[in-house]
Amino acid sequence: MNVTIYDVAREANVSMATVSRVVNGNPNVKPSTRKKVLEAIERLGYRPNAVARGLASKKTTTVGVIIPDISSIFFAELARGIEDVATMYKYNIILSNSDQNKEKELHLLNTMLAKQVDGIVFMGGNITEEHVNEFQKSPVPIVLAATIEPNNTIPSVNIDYEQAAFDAVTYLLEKGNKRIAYVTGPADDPINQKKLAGYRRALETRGLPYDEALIIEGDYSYDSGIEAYEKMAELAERPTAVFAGTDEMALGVIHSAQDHGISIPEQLEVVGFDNTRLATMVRPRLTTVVQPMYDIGAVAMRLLTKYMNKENVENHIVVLPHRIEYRESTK
Amino acid sequence: MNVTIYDVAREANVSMATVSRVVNGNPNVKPSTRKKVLEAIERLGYRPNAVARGLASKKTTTVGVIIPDISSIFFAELARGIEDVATMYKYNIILSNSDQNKEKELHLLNTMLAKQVDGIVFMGGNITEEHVNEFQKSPVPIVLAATIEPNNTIPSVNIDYEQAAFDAVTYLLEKGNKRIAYVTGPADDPINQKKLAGYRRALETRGLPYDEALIIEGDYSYDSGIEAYEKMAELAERPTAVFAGTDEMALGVIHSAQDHGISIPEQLEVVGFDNTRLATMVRPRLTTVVQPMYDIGAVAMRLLTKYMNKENVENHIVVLPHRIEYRESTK
DNA sequence: ATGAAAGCGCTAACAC
DNA sequence: GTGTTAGCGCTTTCAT
Repeated sequence: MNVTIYDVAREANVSMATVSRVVNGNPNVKPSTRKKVLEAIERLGYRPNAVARGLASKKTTTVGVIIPDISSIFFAELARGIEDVATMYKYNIILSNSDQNKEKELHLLNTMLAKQVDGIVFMGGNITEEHVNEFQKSPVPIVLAATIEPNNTIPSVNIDYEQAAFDAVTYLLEKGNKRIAYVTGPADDPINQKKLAGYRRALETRGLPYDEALIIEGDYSYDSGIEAYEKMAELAERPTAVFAGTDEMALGVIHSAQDHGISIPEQLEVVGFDNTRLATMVRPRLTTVVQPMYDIGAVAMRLLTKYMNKENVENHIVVLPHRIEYRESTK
Repeated sequence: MNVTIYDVAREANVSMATVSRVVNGNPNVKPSTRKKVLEAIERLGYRPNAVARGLASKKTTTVGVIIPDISSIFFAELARGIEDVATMYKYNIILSNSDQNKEKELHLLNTMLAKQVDGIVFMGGNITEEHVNEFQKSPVPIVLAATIEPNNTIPSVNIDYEQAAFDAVTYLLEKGNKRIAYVTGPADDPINQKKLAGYRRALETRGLPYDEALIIEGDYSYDSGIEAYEKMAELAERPTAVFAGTDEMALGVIHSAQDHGISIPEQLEVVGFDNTRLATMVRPRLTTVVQPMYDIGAVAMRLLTKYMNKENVENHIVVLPHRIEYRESTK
């Protein structure tokens, strides 16, 4: 049997209530009795049972984190931001992978609510109406991180993907490129749709035609970047530049192009997206759109703490700034 | 107020015990009453409170995971293995970053025990006596993953780092290399000491001298790999091969060498360690020692479930096999 | 400043 | 097969 608050109370000759007060830092305790209690705690090696506390207080100081895949360099960085801020506010994190699978996502949501988390940070791909329904039914606050919900009814933290893509493509356009390929992630992810919209707008702004042959869909992986270049190489009119939806795909494109004897950036300029650590681990180093993953996670968690404290929040939809980091994969 | 087991009992005209039985799949319930209860649950939207359950049953179906840094490509992969197996056995995971900081590690251990986790997977660097003491005091089982405790008193899952390093260096030796640099991670991590021992044994076996100038300490990062090569380049007698303690440092070495006009593998052969996804994201692709990160995590978690179930475990120290993946960074 | 006592929502004997 | 009844270890009024 473990030592309980009751044991401490007896050892210190006070009531459980008093022990509870000193443990919780309640100031209404005479210093001398506080000392007595602290000594008893020390002597007995008492460690408060957070589960009992959670049941009584209806707060667990635990938040749920639903993430597509923690082994992804992108999400891992987000998770770090979330965890750091959680720690800062004395929360722990229950972390689960969803693989962007809707059933898993909804199941995890329920599991976490059953575990009485005080709030949830959700990262996913396609947010359906069913998702939104469940989110709204939740008894605890939920915030989306790097995840878009089209109607903006759920608090979220993102960058402006459309504008970011626009900026990246415009940069390539300014360098004189007329045929720019877009290597995108899965088309069903709203984020990729936004990026595509930005790509199109950039072309339109310059009065250039939109050519579907230049849109190549990958799955975010390095290998799909490799394949993407293979497809480009077969085009009658080859692109002179490519905008990739993620750094990893951009690396695949670069290496595949180099394997074909193409020199970067002379014959092909490449811009990535995210500015993961990969971006500086290639030669030439990758010009890329900076998406502040860590910050998105950190801000999302910070926002969640405000909801959990029932603080007033002015802006439920936060959009963080992005920028382009210029390196040697572009001229 | 949320709906409780008591509400369901009333709604279904049964006792709480019966509701508890159907919720927990106890077979001692007449099918007709089971149905009645299930309907009541459905009607009321009842969701069992895991905290109350945890308090009553003394089991939380939650395990703690203490990890140095989830944003590291290496540990993130381990974490995925842990989480997948945890999910398989219906456990959730409380995940926290320690940054290999002893105080944080010990603090997290206590926090998790306070939260009544059913077990803990610990990943860290230097395991001190104090660590071992705390581990042994723990009321719940603990297993180490990719983490060495010199006396093997705590259950753990690893590969044979000494032998793996030996194999890698021997391979380089067999190719005729006489001067092989070793780019190591921090020397205070026992794992790096094991690798160093393997490096030395390989040299000794061939009767080659051990030259301290060839041991270059990095911090696991790409940049430290870059710097490591800079140092090598200044050596009077330059190495013809390098064995790097991690893939990321190996990439740094390769790129730095290439930036100096050295061609890989003709003028410098490079072997990495871990076989992270980075290994195939360089040109030339990296020959590396395969450390099965995912499996280490998965096996560690599996082992933990056995301890949690009080099953008999024959082997508390598990050593997974390693091998070398041959690619183009070696001749 | 301190204590008494009633829960929090559930499980687990034990009885019937 | 089902119900009764203690707890599990803590927080939180409410008194004093």
